[in-house]
Amino acid sequence: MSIKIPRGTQDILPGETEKWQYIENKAREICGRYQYKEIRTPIFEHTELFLRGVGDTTDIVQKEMYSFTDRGGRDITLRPEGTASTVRSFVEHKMFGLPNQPVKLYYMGPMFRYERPQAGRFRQFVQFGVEALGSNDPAIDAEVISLAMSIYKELGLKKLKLVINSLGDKESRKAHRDALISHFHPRIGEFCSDCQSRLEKNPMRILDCKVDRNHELMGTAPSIIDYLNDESKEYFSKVKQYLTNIGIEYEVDPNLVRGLDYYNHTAFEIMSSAEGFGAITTLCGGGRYNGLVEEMDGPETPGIGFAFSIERLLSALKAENVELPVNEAIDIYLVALGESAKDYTVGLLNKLRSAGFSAERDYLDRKIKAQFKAADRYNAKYVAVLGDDELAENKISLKSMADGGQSEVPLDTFLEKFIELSE
RNA sequence: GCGGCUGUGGCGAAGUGGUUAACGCAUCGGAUUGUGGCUCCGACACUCGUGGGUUCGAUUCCCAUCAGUCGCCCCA
Repeated sequence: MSIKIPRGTQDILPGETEKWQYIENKAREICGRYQYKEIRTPIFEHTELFLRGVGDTTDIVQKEMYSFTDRGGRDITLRPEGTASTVRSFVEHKMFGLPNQPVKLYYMGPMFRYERPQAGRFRQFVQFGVEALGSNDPAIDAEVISLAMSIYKELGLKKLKLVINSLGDKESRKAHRDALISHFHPRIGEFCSDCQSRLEKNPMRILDCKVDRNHELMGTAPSIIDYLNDESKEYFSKVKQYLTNIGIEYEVDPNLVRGLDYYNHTAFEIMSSAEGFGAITTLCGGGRYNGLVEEMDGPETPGIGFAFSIERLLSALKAENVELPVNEAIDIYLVALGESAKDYTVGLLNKLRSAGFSAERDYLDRKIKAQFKAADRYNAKYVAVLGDDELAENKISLKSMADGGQSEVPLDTFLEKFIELSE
């Protein structure tokens, strides 16, 4: 049997790659407006980076990493997300010392997680993400959220929902955690096994459980909102105020708990409410991670970021029937008949392309009818026909495929005429 | 890691335990000795996902496996 693509990966073929390029360009363009600069980090890192940066209680680390030992005996992991690498690089290159602060970075590239493939979930997928390091201003939280929303909106998505929450600072989280444990502990036996193990490791995640969502203790569980200290409350209300100021609608969901250990204060998700998008509705996830830089042996530095997958973005576009403006029409198709005409076409084609036109010809020795059909498939604006007749009279026939009009042009001035025509 | 559904030509999709595997689209050729989008005619499956089993015989039945797909967990 022939070799096939590894599970959970996909080839992106012509027809699709144009859409990817369009999205990538749009994301880059918007990052330019917001003054985020691209960072490119390796696709693999020392496993230790993710153990520390992502958190060893997370699903990502516990069961989803593509890890291996290299020939030098190093523990290596294909990156499952982008924040840890970005922070590593920030520390390693001492970006905390750069004159322009906060340091605003974006990245785009493949991530790897060993999971069972499903709608919107792959083993290799492409994330676009942003990190703003060095500012504790709630305005930067709003900026980051606004950046994500801008990309989606400018690509044409409409059915979006922004959900935000605050996980508070360390002190607030601790108080809330204690309250959760004493709330669930007496009756934890009534919950699923996952929740039972979550009780000690990360009780907040119990609130997120789909299995036990209707348990009576869920409704009465202490909400993080009630445990935010004054500082955290003030921070959260500023973020909300700024979002309102710039016209971004949001919904506060006290149960929104992001999966990665490093989050605090602002947490957010952008979801698609489009029909037929599937069970996974999250397009984009992000939040604040003050403390992560120190965890990576850097100086105390606040940070916030988000990441989204381009695969999910594409399926959201599909679910909303948004067609990206990818133009596939070519300028001219050369139809050649006979040996000497074909020979001449080689040079003419080259001249047209050098002049900046997208041009194509037949390479399969097809009949004239088939060549026209091909021109039609290429969505050619013009077809130039060169046969023995034309060659003998030193001219070429130029046909407009839109209206069918055809005229004859002297061969030696054809390029000039065509340039004129195209202006 | 667990569960449901699916796996036939480039694509979509019928079908039967028995030597020629429908059809549609696309492609190529012809009708129209040099002109597309319409029409008509013709051509187009040396692995019916892979391996094994049952059988005189399997694409069709059984098992396994791989893959896709959807869902659970979790996430982007």
